[in-house]
Amino acid sequence: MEDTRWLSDEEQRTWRSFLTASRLLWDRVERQLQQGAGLPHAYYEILARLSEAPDRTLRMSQLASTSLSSRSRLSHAVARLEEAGYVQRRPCPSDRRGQLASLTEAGMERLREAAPGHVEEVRELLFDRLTPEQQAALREISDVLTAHLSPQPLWPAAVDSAADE
Amino acid sequence: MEDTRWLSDEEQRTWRSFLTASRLLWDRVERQLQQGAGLPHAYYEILARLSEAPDRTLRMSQLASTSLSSRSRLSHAVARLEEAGYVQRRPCPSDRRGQLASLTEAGMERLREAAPGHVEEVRELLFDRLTPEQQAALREISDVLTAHLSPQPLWPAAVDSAADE
DNA sequence: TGAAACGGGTTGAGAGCTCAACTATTCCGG
DNA sequence: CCGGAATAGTTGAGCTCTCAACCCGTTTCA
Repeated sequence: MEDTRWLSDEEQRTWRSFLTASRLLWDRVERQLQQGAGLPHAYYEILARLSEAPDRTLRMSQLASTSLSSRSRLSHAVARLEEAGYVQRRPCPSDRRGQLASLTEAGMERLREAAPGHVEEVRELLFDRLTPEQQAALREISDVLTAHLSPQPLWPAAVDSAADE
Repeated sequence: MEDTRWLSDEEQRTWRSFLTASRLLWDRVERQLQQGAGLPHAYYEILARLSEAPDRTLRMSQLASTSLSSRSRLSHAVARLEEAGYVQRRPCPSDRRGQLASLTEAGMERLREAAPGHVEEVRELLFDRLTPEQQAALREISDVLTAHLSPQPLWPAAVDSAADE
């Protein structure tokens, strides 16, 4: 319990810098979506994941994991999105405990409207600032970190590319 | 508004990976602090910045910018921290609009208790996973991003996002 | 078959955050 | 000096998120 492995000065600076960058970046992305599309990023992500799913439909638990959400959070969020008419829930036929969530046409439309502004923001704040080498490095670093952080592979596509390290 | 510069597949994967890693990392850090010390990271950061300041005292606006917080958020947070006895506020003598926030001895103690667990978590989740080269790369990337995200070293009211585009 | 354990999902309370509105002070031009 | 703009900080409403408790269906195993 004793003998904390404190951070060196260099590590501190790295941590602070990372913290600052990711927090500021996050805030900007969040604000852009909120003001430009009236959606929190968490909601945007739910719509986006559904839009990519076969039949635009997913089990709640699947949706939770692909959208990096707790079950509880997802439940609240989907309730809101359903009120707004963007998502529809129905019981899962094969497992009566389950629920299927589907993106409605209105939800798809909302997503289409929101996407350009969001993508533009991400491009400006992230990709326009980094060299190709830095982008590759960031990708590798993120993959390494994710591998240890996530209990399972979260998003099905692109898992195959995380071979080496 | 037309001609959105969509992300390439490669860019998408990078963005998703970064998003995933930083979100998961963030959640873990937040949860560790909340459960291990009963403090949200935002509060921890406020205490930490105060502890480093001369006299353990800062103007509210200074504290807001160094702790990456909006004025409003800081105001709420400091109100809570003051109730808890960790921070004390008093009017600023040189500017009667201002407030000075100081870390109390109890607050310092709380920070001392919270720090080891927090640092350990950061080390395990971040530094233990990355090679020295990756750490250096992450630092550089973060610096580049931060430089563009915050107009100056760190200023509070400079949140107007209408700059580019 | 029945009881416990597990898994899927929801709910409500409590807490923090954002946004906009507001007070009070200071700065600045005329 | 006066009046308007800018600055410092607070407040409250509304919303999202977390946590723990809960319900119901499914699986396990004796």
